[in-house]
Parts: sequence; structure tokens; C-alpha cells
Amino acid sequence: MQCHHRLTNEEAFERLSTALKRDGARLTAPRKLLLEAALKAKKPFSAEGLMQMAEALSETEKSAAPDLATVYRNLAYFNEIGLLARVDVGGETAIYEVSSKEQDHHHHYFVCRKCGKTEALEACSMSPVESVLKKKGYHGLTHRLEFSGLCPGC
Amino acid sequence: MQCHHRLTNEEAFERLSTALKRDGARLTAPRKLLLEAALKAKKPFSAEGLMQMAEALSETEKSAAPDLATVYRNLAYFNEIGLLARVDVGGETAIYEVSSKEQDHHHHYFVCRKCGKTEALEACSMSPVESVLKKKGYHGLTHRLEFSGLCPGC
DNA sequence: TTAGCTGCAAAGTATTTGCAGTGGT
DNA sequence: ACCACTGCAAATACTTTGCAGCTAA
Repeated sequence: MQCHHRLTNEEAFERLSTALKRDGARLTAPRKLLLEAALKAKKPFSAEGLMQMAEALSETEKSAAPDLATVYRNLAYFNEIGLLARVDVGGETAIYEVSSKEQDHHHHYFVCRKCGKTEALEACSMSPVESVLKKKGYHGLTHRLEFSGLCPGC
Repeated sequence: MQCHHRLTNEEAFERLSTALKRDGARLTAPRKLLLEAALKAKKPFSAEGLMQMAEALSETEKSAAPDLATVYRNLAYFNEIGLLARVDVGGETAIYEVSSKEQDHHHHYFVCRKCGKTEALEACSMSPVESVLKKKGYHGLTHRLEFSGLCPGC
């Protein structure tokens, strides 16, 4: 199993247009700009962060930067259709990242209970739980394994 | 490996008093009330939720219910000393639960990306990653495995 | 007695919502 | 033309912080 293989731009836009058609939703300029910004991101981002990235892009394109409320609304939509995945790492702000190509994509983190330091881990171990979920009717699965405790310095 | 074996009340209070001594901190009435409330909880709780539970208890004891700010301060302290563990399940509010007896305690959840429905899972699979972390100097480890996707109804 | 802790109130940050106007399809 | 979507602004939710008085050790 492979980790961290994100969707390509083409795959992402195709997934979006399929969902849009299905939902009777529209491909607006802010929507497109936000997805482009998300795809360029090298790290998970917050709503605020995505808006700033879109802001930077909007100078290239002729459109204006999207409003924060619009960012939140689209983040929710992208998450719902599986384009982005919400990643809850200890902090107070919700952060997102582009979903992986594989259904069984997952992430490993370590979060220090004291200083909040986060470290990404490499090792992978696929859980047998996922197959149980699939049998129950869950779909579009993603999973995340997070460790917490105290880091060497704390 | 066993799951969901929470600390007993005695163990919890002993862990607290040890930490208090070490930190030069004090066992105050609100602190005690909050821990008692947390220990009685049958489900993970938010700051608001813990305050309400403490409120209920405070009628039995003769003390008053703690202020919300005090709840947040103690939640942070309890989390730091490993008495409680912060559990980030999709939502916007931080929730906590009483830590397990074992160091390698973990939780399995499924969170629906659309309706937010959360389901607790039973299966366990210990990750080999934890031993790597221990070698690196991390301690007081806990881990959590969370699945997300769409539930049968969505 | 001396800090740590608390309640209260105010500030700060994150996220959501109402609404009138704009723009995809 | 219809209706989803947007920007703007206000509302809401959550969490943190400052401070003066209280109290455990």
C-alpha cells in the first residue's frame, strides 16, 4: 500500500465536475480558484491559509480573491465530495488536505500533549477494520492514525 | 491488548496527586469536582459538557459549579498530565475522555464526511509505529485510529 | 504567608448565517 | 430566466486572558 499519493490536477477537476453535475451545482470562478490553490499546496492548510493561497493565484488570473465565508462553504463541499479530507491534528483550527488517489489512504502523526509539536511519521500499517466497514455499507473510506503523548523535550 | 479499560477512580486520583506534588500545584475544590465528573462520564465530553456534569455533582457536594474558564484550564492540565486525552472527532468542539489504564490505549471511530455521524468501532490492531516512537524518546503514548467517509445513509 | 487557583468579564479567534445582488447553465 | 453562489456584515461558538480576591499548603 502506498501513502501520500495525492490526486492529480486532472483527476481532481474530473471528480469535481462529476460531483457538480450530480448535485446540480456550478463551477464558479471562486470554486475553481480554490481548488487550484488547494492542489498547489504542499502542506495541509486552514481556511485562512487557503484563502491566502487563492489570493496569490488571483493576481495571475484576473479574478478577485474569494471571501472567507466562501472558502468555508467550499471547504465543506470539497470535503463532502471527497476532494479534500479534513485532518484534525490536536489544534483549534480545522485543516484540510487534498485527498489521496487510493481509497485507503492514511496519515500518521505524533502530537505532543504538552507543547503541541506535530511530527509526521512514515510507517504504514493497514487496518483490518476497513474491510469490516465496507461490508457495513460505508464508502469513500479514508483513515488516519494519530499518536499523542509527550515528546522527548517535554 | 485491551481497549476501553479506563482508569479507576483511585488510580485517577493517585495520578492527579502525584502530578500536583511534582508541579507544585494544588488540589482545589473545583479541580476535584471536575475530575469526579469526568470519571462518572459515560461518553467523551466537551468543556461545556463537563461543566454541566460538575454542576449536577455540585448540588450533592456543597461546593458551587466551576466557571467555564476554570474548566478549560483544568482540561488542559488534565490532558497534559495524561489523566484525560483529547479526542478530535471531526466536529468543531474539542472533546476529551478519561485516559485508559494502558499506555497503548487507543480508539477507533468512523466519522461520516457528510452528516458527521460518529460510530465507535470494536476491532483493534496495534501499530508497530509505537515502538519506533518509544525508541525516539516519546513517552506517555496514546494513539487513535479514525476512519472517515460516507455512511450507508449518505 | 505565599503563590497557585478561581470567578468574572472582556478579548480573541474560528466558523456560520442572512440577505441582496451576480452569474452559470 | 432560474436558482445556486458570492461578498459583505453580523451573529454565533469556542477558547483564552487579565485581574483582584481566595485558599491550599
